[in-house]
Amino acid sequence: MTLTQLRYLAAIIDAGFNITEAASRLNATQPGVSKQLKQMEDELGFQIFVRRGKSLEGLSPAGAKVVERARVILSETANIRALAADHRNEARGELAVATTYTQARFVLPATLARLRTLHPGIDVRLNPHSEAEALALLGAGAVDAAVVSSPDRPAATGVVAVPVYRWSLAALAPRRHPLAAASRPPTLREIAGHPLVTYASAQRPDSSLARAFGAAGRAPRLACATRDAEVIKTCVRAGMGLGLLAEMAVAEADAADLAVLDVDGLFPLNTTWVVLRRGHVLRGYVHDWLADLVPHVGRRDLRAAMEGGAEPWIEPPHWREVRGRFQLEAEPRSDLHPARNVVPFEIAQPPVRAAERLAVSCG
Amino acid sequence: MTLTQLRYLAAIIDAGFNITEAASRLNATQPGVSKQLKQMEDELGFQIFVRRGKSLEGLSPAGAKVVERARVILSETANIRALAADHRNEARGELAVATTYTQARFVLPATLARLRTLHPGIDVRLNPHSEAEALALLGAGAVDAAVVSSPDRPAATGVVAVPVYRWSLAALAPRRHPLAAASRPPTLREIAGHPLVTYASAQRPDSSLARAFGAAGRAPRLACATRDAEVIKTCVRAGMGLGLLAEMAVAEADAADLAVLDVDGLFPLNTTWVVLRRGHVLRGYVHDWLADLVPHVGRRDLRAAMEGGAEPWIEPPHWREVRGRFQLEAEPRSDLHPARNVVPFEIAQPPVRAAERLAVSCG
DNA sequence: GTTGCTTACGATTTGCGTAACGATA
DNA sequence: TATCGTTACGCAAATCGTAAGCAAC
Repeated sequence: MTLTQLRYLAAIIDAGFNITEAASRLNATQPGVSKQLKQMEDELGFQIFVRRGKSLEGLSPAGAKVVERARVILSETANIRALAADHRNEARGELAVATTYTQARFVLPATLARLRTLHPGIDVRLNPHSEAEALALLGAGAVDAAVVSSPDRPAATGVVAVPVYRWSLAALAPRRHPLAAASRPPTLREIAGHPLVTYASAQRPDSSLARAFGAAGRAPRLACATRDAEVIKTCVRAGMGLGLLAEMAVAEADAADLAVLDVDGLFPLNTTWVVLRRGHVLRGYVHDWLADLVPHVGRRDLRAAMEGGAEPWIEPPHWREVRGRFQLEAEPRSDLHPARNVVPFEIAQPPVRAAERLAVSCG
Repeated sequence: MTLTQLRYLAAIIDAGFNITEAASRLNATQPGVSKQLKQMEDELGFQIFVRRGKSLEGLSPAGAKVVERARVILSETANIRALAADHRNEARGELAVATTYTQARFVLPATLARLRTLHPGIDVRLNPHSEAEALALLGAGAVDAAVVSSPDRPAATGVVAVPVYRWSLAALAPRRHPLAAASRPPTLREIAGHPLVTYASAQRPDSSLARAFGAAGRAPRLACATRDAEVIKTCVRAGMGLGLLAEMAVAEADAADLAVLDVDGLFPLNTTWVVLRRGHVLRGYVHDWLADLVPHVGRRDLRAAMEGGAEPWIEPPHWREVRGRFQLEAEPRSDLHPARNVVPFEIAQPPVRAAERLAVSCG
């Protein structure tokens, strides 16, 4: 058994059980990969893959167990290499972040730009995905961090989730929209009475928008649903309806021709998390980036959480409904952090709201 | 970086930073090992070892981190090999157990003999050590299991401790000893009034013997202290004093010329644990052995505990002093098993006392 | 016919052992 | 001088690429 064989094994699976594709990704030849696989199977004494004819169909039950271990090994070799690169102050490197469109477009560029100023040798890969895809990429070890938004801590195993900031939806309307002309902020019921333009993910029952309207007993009509905030703005300008989008996506320029309605407190806050793989060694520049992104979490605490065997320990702030308005609880719920597992969330310097943060990030 | 290099690296450390010694253990030549180490250090870009002249003195700080990862990798390769050997029904194998003299001599042979009847191809290595040494060997991955005794769960990280049985001390006296002639069982105070022959470990303040006499406000005189139960018996026969030794070490034949005093309840019970390395894959025959040794723990539960990331979950039975006598609590203490971490100890079929167990084991 | 895995063969590289060398105490 | 690690060299084995073969769709 060699590390090469294990690398090839993982590559074959990641290439969808296609040896030819795996070989090309590995910069190796197809017969070479094939032979190494055969050697490994001979040594182990059973087939790792289920075959149909000569093609690979999937993993055998025993093979799946082997692969599980192999991935740990490969992850640790990557860790050793990262440790080494850091120790010799290697200036070159890569930071791969999987995130959503909104973060990639409106939030992360500023902080990643600062990272590149500090470490010019670092190449940043920033790819937008759905939240689930981003977490899957993180789990597979394809990226160093995932930045996702959800009201609760992302449900994934073997990861550390760190809250970055909280944000809410903002409402954009054409200037001559009835709600824009009103003298007071709109209510949820009033908003639900107009066609809406918002994210496609709002159709999911656990989205903050669905929760808010659900609590108010209203089911609004979505005139247009998309993943792209710019498309939402364009549709609003075209008069398709009232736009509901992440407050981070609203720029000064938008206020020039659109009305920004006051919907503060109407919708539950979301939290944006940076999710890291526990046990995955991050290069020093990644820690520098994180120190910029989540200054409210100490570097030492973060390293401890990454290495520790305990449950993820950074407790999310929780929102709840109080008298028809959604509020953040001032303190983390005590039943969620038994003393042995959880270091209480640092609230001396809490995660800031997106609006405040953006002022810092983009200024 | 290759698996060979990592294996060599670990071997060098295990050989006390002596490349020559490591090479001989690895069945390799010294220049070969030396060269692989050099290659690895060249690839990483820094020295793993601190040198004095040419000799290795110890690990560099960065080297220590590398080794930590390397050990995980080596452990996982061993796991893959174990999985494979099991999957192809490999009949040959080895079971290495580190334990104490008493267990190795009086308790484990019966169950290990049954294992060998079931799996004749298995070689058993059974070496007596101190409790600390046994746990150290387990932690280093040198043995599959450690069998140790202590009133509380062994304090070690990354292990699963399973209670096997509870036992107490027995008292042996020459037939004409004053306490042997008494018509009623002796008290602690009476025992403390005579010279004792017992284990050297009884001198430690946390030993069950020291605790019992401490609670009674007595400090007995040890006429002879040894690790070997047979030596204790011989000293008792020689009239050196009253023998206190593990009840498992008392055989029928001893009752022929020595008096076995009734000391039931005078000394706190010890629990014998089988300690396993979490994440370490055990061959099927080891599970068979464990099923025989700890029939009160389900095979599936054990496998889950070995793989799971949670804290060791098998709660020890606790003893406490009640009205001058030591008793077992009927139930595990509720404050010790928060629901998320601990599967309650199965008391439908509780661990039996040593005396009962021996009847089964040796019969 | 196209896709995809296996086998065969030869060039290159790598690993490993023997032997000589060097440094330390 | 003995111990221990490094360097040098040569043989044997493994690796990898090219090319041919073969099965499935």
